Formats: sequence, structure tokens, C-alpha cells
Amino acid sequence: MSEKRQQQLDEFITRRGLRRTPQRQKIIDAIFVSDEHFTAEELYERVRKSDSKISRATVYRSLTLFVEAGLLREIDLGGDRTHYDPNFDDKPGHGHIICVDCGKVIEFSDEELSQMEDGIVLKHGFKPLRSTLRIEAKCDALRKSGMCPDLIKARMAKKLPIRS
Amino acid sequence: MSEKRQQQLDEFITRRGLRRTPQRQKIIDAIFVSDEHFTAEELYERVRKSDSKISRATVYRSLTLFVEAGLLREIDLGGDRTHYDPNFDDKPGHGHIICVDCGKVIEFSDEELSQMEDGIVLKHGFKPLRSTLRIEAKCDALRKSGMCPDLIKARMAKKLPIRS
DNA sequence: CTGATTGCAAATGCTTTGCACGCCA
DNA sequence: TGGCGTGCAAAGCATTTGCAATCAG
Repeated sequence: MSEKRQQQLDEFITRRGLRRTPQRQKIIDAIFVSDEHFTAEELYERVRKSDSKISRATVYRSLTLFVEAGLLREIDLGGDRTHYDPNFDDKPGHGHIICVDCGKVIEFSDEELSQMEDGIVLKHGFKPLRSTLRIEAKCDALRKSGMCPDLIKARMAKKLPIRS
Repeated sequence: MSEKRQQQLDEFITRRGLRRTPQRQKIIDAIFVSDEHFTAEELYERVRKSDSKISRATVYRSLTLFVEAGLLREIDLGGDRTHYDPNFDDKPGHGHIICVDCGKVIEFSDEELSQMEDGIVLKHGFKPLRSTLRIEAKCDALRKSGMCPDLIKARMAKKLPIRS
């Protein structure tokens, strides 16, 4: 968890008259141990390793809070569960390429694309705030060799094998 | 319901060894009376006007089917309900601008943007299939005049005032 | 102190499913 | 006739919420 993020959270908590609780701190820490996307359930499991008494409800409530604080972004990777992305702070305006075969997710940023989006939005009489770009695709690995390292794992999971 | 779509459905049904039922036909007809986005529930209500005995389950099952047949696309307009878009056939690769204030949805197509997306995907070693672009924005109407015709309606609906 | 926060369990709300009956091919 | 399709009601599931207890400031 970087200094900057800690400050961002502290400032948000103060500004809104909220409280610093050990639960929130542990959840934040669990989120930023990596820069990977995650679901609420995945985070819940991660958090429980540092404190097995934290409830699912608190994790959900914290996620809502951190999104409002700008620390996280909800992203749509397809499927029913909401995914959270901790990288928008460093890389605003990035999109996701999702392999329809194995569910692998690639994150990309493209400044030129973002600018073009903004231009389109302005042209339509809107002020752009944020965008979500999800591209479904097929990875070369599978097409070329007929094999994809992630595919096997994906097939083992019953539902929505989307990971990052 | 256009000839082309009817053929597309018929071909799909034949190819998969499925059956032509009055329910499916009524649902398809209800979908293409307009080119607006809709939710399963909205469609269900529309369908019930032509046949009040069609069940919700059949509507859901048909939606899944039509998406597979390529007649519809699921789109993410934010919120919990899945929205369906009947326009991708005519306008592939279009995106949506959603006003965060009133929930109004604008559909747009931009060939240049689509091509740039494809280029990025290829650069990352993927073969592009389809993309979903959702841009949250604020409409000029509200910013300039402090009023937005859709805002009032939006506030009247409790949850997810997103319409197209 | 006092209101914010948490844990638990119950409740939501959309969507899916099991099952028995009905109907298309 | 053989299944596919349908309706109904009962799950499923991720997420939210009511409530009483607890805790931060």
C-alpha cells in the first residue's frame, strides 16, 4: 500500500467524517498487495487470512466506500460478479482485453484512444467523465498452437473463469 | 421485424435443431418493434401485452437464445440488470454514452475508433471479436441550464434510472 | 458520550432451474 | 412418438440491509 493511497484514503475519511477502523485498514492493505483485478469474494478470502473475523458485509461496504474515494474502479469483465480494478489511479482510461477462450484479462492503456473517445463525447454534447472499454478477443497462443496455458485452468472452474 | 432478422432466426433455429414456437415468435416481434435497449423485465412486460400467458422464464430463455443467434447483444449500462441491444447488427462496434445525472443513453458509432481498438488488440497478440464501450458523462443540458428533462423522470424511479 | 461501524443473519432482486405437461417436427 | 419447449414455483447467488452490540474520536 503506497503512501499516496494511504493519504488519499485518510483524506477521504476525514473529509466525510468517517472513522479509521482496523477492518478498513486491513481491507485496504489486502487490496493493494497486488495490482490485480479481484471480486468481492476473492478479496474477502484474502482479507480473512489477516483477520478471520472480518465479515463479508464489511468487505462489501468497504468496497463501496473505496470506489467512492477513488481508490478503486468497478469494472465489467462480463459475467455476474463485479470486478474491482486498483490500477486506474496509475493508469486512467485503460481498457481490458478478455480472451473468450481462457478468460485471461489483459489491461492496456492508450492515450490516443482516450482522446478520441473524449472527442466523440464532446461532439455529442457531453462532458466525458470516465470510460469502460471491454474487448473480447481470442489469444494467439490458442489459435497458433491449439493450446493455451490458461484454458485448462479455465475449464476446471465451472462458472465464469475470468481472472486477471 | 425485418426480413433479414427473421431469416437469421430461422436459420439459427434450423441449424441447431430447435423449434419454432409461437412464444419465440412473439418475443422476437416484441423485441424488434423498436430499436431501443431494454431489460429482461421490460421485454417481459411488452411481451405480455400480446400474450399474457408467456412466462418470465421463457423470456429469459429466449433472450439467451437470441444472443447466441447474434440477434441481440448484452450490454452493460451499469447497475444490476442486464440490458439488451438490438442494434449491433446494423451498427457493429458502437458504444454508449450514459449521463450520470439522468441516466440517458446515447448510442454512437465511430469507425475510426473501432479501427484503433482493433489495432491495439492485434498489437497485444489477440484477434478482436467484439467490444463494449461505455462512457459515463454529463450532458450539456443540465450543466448549462441547471435543468435536464430526463432528470425529473429519473428521480421518480427508485433504482437504476437507466433508459435508452 | 454518540454516532459511525461491525457481524450476523435475514432479506433482496435478478436470473436460473427442476419438474411435469404440452406441443413441434 | 420423441424430445424440445413452456409454465410454475422453487431455488441460486451476489449483494444489501436491519439490528443490536461495539468502538473510534
